[in-house]
Amino acid sequence: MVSTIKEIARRANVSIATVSRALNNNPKVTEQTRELIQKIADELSYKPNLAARNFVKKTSNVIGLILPDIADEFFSELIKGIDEVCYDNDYYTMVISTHRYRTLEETLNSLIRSGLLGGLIILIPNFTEPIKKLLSFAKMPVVLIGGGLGNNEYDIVSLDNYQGIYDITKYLIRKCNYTNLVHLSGPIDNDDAAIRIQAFRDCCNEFNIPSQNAQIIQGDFTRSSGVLLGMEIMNLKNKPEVIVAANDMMALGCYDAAKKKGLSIPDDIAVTGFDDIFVSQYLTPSLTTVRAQIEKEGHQAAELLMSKLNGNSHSPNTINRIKIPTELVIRNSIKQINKG
Amino acid sequence: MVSTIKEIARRANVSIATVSRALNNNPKVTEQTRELIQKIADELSYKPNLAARNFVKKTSNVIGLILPDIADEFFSELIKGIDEVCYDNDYYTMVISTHRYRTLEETLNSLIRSGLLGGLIILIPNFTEPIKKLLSFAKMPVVLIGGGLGNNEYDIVSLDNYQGIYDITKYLIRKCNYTNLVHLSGPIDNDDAAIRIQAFRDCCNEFNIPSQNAQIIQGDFTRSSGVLLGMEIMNLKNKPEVIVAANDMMALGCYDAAKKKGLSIPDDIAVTGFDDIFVSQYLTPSLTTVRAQIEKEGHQAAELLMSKLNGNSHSPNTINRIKIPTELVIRNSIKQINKG
DNA sequence: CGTTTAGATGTAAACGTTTACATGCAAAAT
DNA sequence: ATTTTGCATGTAAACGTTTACATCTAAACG
Repeated sequence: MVSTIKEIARRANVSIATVSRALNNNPKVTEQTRELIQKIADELSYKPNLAARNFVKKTSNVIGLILPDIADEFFSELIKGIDEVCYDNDYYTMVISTHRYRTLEETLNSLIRSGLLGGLIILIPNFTEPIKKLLSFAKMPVVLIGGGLGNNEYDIVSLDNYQGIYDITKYLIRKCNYTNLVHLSGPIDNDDAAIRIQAFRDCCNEFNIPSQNAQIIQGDFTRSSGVLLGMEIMNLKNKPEVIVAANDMMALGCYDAAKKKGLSIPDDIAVTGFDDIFVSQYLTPSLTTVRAQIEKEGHQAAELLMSKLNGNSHSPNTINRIKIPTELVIRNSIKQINKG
Repeated sequence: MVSTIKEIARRANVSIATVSRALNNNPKVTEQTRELIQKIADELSYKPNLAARNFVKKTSNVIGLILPDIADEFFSELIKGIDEVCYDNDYYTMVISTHRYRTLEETLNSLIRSGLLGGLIILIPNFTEPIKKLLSFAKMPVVLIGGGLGNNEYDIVSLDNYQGIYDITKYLIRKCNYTNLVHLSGPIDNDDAAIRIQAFRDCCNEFNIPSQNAQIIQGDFTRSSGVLLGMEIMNLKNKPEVIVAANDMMALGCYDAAKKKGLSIPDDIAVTGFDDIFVSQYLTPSLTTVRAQIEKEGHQAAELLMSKLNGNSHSPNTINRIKIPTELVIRNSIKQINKG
C-alpha cells in the first residue's frame, strides 16, 4: 500500500538512487535494471510523492493563477485556457483570488516563499511599485495578464485593447456616420480601461470629432454602474447618439437604463460593448461588440510560462509581449448601414 | 533573504525546535522567548515553507477541486463558492479538470498519492465502482458534489434536483393547465439528470398525465442538443405544449429551434429550464426556470470539508447529505396564469 | 597480464519543518 | 536539605526524493 522508492529498492535489491534514476529515465542506468525497476514499480502501482519531489527540487509542478476575484464568465474562460496548457505539461493550476480583506501584496508575499508554486500567472488591474518590488523576490517565472502599463520586466499577454476600441469607434464614425459619441469607461486606474480610453480619444481626434462630442464618463465595469451612468448619459442635454461601453456588462446596464427611460436601441440611442460575453448575442437587440478571446489569452500566458519553465525560451533576456487580436462583432444595437 | 527557521534559531540562540514551537503558538514556550522569536521572525519577514511543512505533516493546505471539464458559468460560480470558504480557512484551491484523454480514474490515482492535497471536492457526473474503489485509498477527507446516486460513504452536497423539477412540472400542470408535456433530459448516466427524470415522471403520474403526454427525450445538456431535439419535438405529430428542459442551455437551444421552425414561445410552444444562468433573464421571452444556487453549493461543500479537516465534525461517523433548495423563477416563456 | 577508463551502482547528505523523547533546571513538596 | 515535580528547551530522527560524490566492475588498452 505504501509504495515508495525505498520499497521498490528493497524488492529490486538496488539502492534508492538507482530507482530514482531509473524512474526518471536517467541514461546512466542499464536497460535491464530499468526494466526490472519499472516492472516492480508497476506492480506496486507506484506514484511519486510530488510533495517530496517538489520540496527537494525547490520547484513545484503547481502554477499559481492570481485573480482579483473569482467572478464571471471571463475568469472561467481564462482558467480553462490556462489549465489546458498546464495540464498538458503535467502542471497543476492553483487558483488564488485576492479576497475582500487580504490584499494582493499580502497574498503574493506568502505565496512567493511558500514553496508551493513553480510559476505564477497574475492578472493585475494595475501594476504598482509595491507589487513590482514583491515580485522581484520571486524565484519563479512570472507571466502577466492584462494591460500591464509600466511593466518592462515580465512577459505579458494582453488583449489588443487599443485596436479593439479604435476599430469599433472608427466603424461607428465612418460606417454609421455617428458624430456624437460617449465612452463609458472602466476605472482609470485599471490598465486595460486606460488603454481603451486612449484608443477612443485618439480615434475621435483623428476623425475630427469635437471634444464635446467625444466625452468620457467613468464607470467601473459593473452592470449597475452601466445602469446608473447610462441613465445619466441619456439625460444629457447634448445626448450622444451612441454609447461606446468599455465592456459588455456596462453595455448591458445601458440596455436596462434605456428601458427605464423608454428609449429604444439603436433608434434613440445606440450601444456597443467589449468582450462579447455569452449573453450579448441573445440580447434584444443583439449587442454590437468587440470579441475578446479570453481563453486564448489564458492559453498564451500559460504557453509563455511553460516555455520559461522548460528553459527553451528562445529569447531568455528579452521580454515577450503578446497581444491577442480582437474582432469586431457587428450586431443590431447600432444603426444598420445601407449595404451597397 | 533566505529566512528559515534555522536562521531564526541561530539569531535567537535557541534550537530550531523552540522556534518551530514558538511560531506555532505551542503553549510550552515562555512568553519571553516567543516574543523574541516573533520579533526576529518579523525582522526577517519570515514566511514558512509550506511545501516543507505539508511534506513532513503528510497533509496539505491545498484542497483539490476535480471537475469534469472547466467550462461555463456554472463552474466559475462553484469555484468561487469553494475558494471563498477555503481561503478563509487558510487553504488554497487547486482546480483540476479531467481532460480529453486523461480519465477521472487516472487523475485521481496520481493525485491521491501525490501528497499535494489535503482534501478533495469532486464533482462526479456518475459515481462508478472504479472511482469508489480508488477513492477508498485516499487518506484525505472527500466531499462529493452532484447527484451522487449510489454514494453512501462520502459527505455530499447536491442541488435539490427532485424538488426543482417536481415544482416546475407541478406548476405547469396545476397553474398553467398544460396537459401535454415533454422532458428534454440530460444523459441518463448523469446522476443529476436521472433524478430530474424521476421527478418529472413522478409528478406527471401524480397528476394523471397519460404517459404519451409525458414523454422523455434524452439530450446531453448542451445547447446544440437542445436545438436538435427541440426541432424533433416540434415535429412530433402529438406536439407537446411545453418543453421541460433539464437545464437552461438546452432550453436556449429550444429557443433557436423555435425560431427556425417559426414557432413563437410561449404561444406555439412553451419552454422551461433549470439553473437560471445569467443569460436566461435576458432572453426574449425571458426564460421560466429553476434557480440553482451553485455558489452556495460550493460554499457548503467547502464548509463540510473544512469541518472534517479541522476535526470538529459533530458527527464523524454519519455521512452528511446537504441538499441546496431550488427556487421557481416564473418568467415569460410559459402561458401567463390569470391572476385572481 | 597489468593498468587505465568508462559506465553502472551505491552512499549519504540535503531540502525545512515537525515532534517524540531526552535533558536540565527551578520551584514545590517532603 | 533532599527529593520530586513540572515546565522550558534541546537533540535528533523522520518525511520521500534528488544528486554530488565515491566506489566498484568489467571492458579496453598498453
